[in-house]
Amino acid sequence: MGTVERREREKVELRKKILDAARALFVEVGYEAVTMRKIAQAIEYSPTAIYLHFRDKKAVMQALCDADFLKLAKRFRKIAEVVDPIERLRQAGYAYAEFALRHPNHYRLMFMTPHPPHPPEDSAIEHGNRDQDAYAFVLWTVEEAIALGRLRPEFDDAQLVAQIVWSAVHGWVSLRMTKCNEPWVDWRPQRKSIEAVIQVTISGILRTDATPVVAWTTSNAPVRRA
Amino acid sequence: MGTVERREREKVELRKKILDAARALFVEVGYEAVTMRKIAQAIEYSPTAIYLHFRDKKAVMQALCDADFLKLAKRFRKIAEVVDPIERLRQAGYAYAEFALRHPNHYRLMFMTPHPPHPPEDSAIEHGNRDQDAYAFVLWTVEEAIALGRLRPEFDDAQLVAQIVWSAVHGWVSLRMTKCNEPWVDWRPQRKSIEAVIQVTISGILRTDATPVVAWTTSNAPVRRA
DNA sequence: TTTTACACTTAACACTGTTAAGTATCGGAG
DNA sequence: CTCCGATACTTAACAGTGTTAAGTGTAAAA
Repeated sequence: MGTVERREREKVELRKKILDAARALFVEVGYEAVTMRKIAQAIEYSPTAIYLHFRDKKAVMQALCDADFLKLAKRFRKIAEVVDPIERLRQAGYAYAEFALRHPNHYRLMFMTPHPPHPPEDSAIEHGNRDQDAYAFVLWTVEEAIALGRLRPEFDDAQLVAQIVWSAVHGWVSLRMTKCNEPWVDWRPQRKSIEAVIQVTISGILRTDATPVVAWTTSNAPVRRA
Repeated sequence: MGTVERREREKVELRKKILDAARALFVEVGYEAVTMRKIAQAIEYSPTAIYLHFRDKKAVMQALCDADFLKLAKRFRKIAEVVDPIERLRQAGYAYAEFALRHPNHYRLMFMTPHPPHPPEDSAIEHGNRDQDAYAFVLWTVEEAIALGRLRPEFDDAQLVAQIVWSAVHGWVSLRMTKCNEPWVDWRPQRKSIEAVIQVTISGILRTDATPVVAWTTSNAPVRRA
């Protein structure tokens, strides 16, 4: 009889219900302000019911993060097709920043709160895999840029360069997120601002005698692999 | 009789005692993990005693932040004497990063956690004053660099450039702080790393035909005002 | 019909920041 | 010396948190 299958189906259904309710709450009020009791109330179960599906509060958030980060990864796979590593870097920067601003709570949890000796097996994201891990993607792209002689000769350390690029975009994103309502900083429009950040960083590492960076965004260069 | 003076003296003494104990705890285990009860236990008073000296837990941290940020401000005043705005920018970047890593909990509270419609009169830091507000300092320096024609012509918006520079250094600092123990990113030595970040950012905004950036750090240029 | 497995709830624990109400101390006034 | 009132502090509690041990009801299996 399919009773065990039905049970299983009901179980994943409730799990999904929890995740949906939790996502709505997290997005609305942020991680700290969401309580297990509120999630429970939203799905009309007791708070303890959640613990039958998730180890703890962090695990609920982790599950949401993973799901959304896989969407980012999907976009990265598209960007991976861009032939020119510099243009690829630029596009990855945009995608990353856009994702972060669309999912500020996830981003905050993953990149702005220090994790204790965090067991990595909890996360579905496979580090080092450039299709899933943003840092690995940048690292790979930088390595290619170095191999192609596109960077200034003093930047021969891919790890270092990747960290610089990541720092710039992450810095912009996180400042934007935490200090967006401060009256004493006159923020420029998002689009223009992140463009400038990426522009500055790329021209800071690029060989000065190379083709101007901007040119690669237009049609004078092969953009995607055949 | 000096009894009222003695009372007053005892009051500031206890206030100091609270701050000292709180600082030690905050530094050791971070803001979240410190409880009012633990601070109270450290000074051998009841938890409520703290509330006679500080409005709430945040106010205790705020007082510590202010005190330490004034030290950073002092260093900024020295750096303000550097004549060349580009070199000034570089030195401010180092000072900022060094400060952040020395006071990670303060930095986290001030630049990595979003403040609700925070009443600014609580803070002793005067925004817009370049001797106290790091952003104002950067803004002023960038304005001077623009006025002197040191930046690429497309970077004529001081706010935008200041935000770029701040993003880069803040990004480096905050990534370093939150992701320093991650096994999947091979961090380079701090000194070398922050140097590279500043180097890239500055050469990304600098006129390409200008004097090489590095030259200004050495003795071929007047460094301090007379 | 009884047993057993399972999903779920109730009630509680050990915390948190914060506060209302009570107490002890001590200088000054009568 | 006695009483008053201000001041500094403590006790006990509130309302909330994440989390868990123990109890309940249901439905399939024996």
